[in-house]
This record gives sequence, C-alpha cells and structure tokens, in this order.
Amino acid sequence: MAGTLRGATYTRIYAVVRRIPRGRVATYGQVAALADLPGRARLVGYALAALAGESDLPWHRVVNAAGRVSIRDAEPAMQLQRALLTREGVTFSGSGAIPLARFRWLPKASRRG
DNA sequence: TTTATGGCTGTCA
DNA sequence: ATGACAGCCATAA
Repeated sequence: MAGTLRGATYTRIYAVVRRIPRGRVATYGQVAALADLPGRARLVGYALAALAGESDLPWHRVVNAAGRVSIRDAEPAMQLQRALLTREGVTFSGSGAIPLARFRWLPKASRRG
C-alpha cells in the first residue's frame, strides 16, 4: 500500500490483534512479533492505549508477558478487560494471572498476506 | 525541530 | 518472589 506509511505501525498492530481468536490471549511481545515488529512490544501497548477502550478490536485479549492485565489498577478498563476475558472463558489463576501455557494464542501460520 | 510520555520485556541484584 | 534499570521507538505537543 503506497502512501500510508505514516501510522502503518498501529494499523499493522491492530490487524494482528483483530486476529486473536475468542477465548485466547496474546502477549504484547507476541503481537509485536506477529505484526512484523519484533522487540517493539511497547508500541503495541501504545497502539492499544490509543484505542481508549472504544473500539471493536479485541484489545482485551492482549496481556503482558506475565499473563496479567497491564493496565493500572485505577483504570476502569483494567477490570473491564478481566471481565471481558472471563466472559470468553479465559480464567485467571489465584494470583490474578492468566496461565499462558493454556490460553496463549498459537497462530498456526504467521503468514502476513 | 526537540521533549516528554508511555497498557513492554529481559536481565540482574 | 519483587524491584530497579536499561533498551525498544511511535505519537502528541
């Protein structure tokens, strides 16, 4: 796509997030890697933060490497994320972390079309 | 243009 | 187990 170079990063990140299946989660670093942006996990965080929770994107399916919601406790979106995930069947362990070994999204083919 | 700000992550103490 | 630090670098002001 010629022309849309600026802002292509977020767009690419959103495209990956949109592919995370229901009941699964991915880490920021994982999304970054799938978006062909290895090592830019933070950018994923910025991209999602920019959504401000107002989007049809399954932003709640993205958690940090520890399997925890990476939003500050004071943010209402923090509990929202947990609620949305729970509603999809994702369970949190006693310490409030998602067992990634069980719920991590494993894309069979990381082909970018 | 320069600064400031991050919904991260791996490493080390 | 937790906490501090240093790299990542796009956006917004």
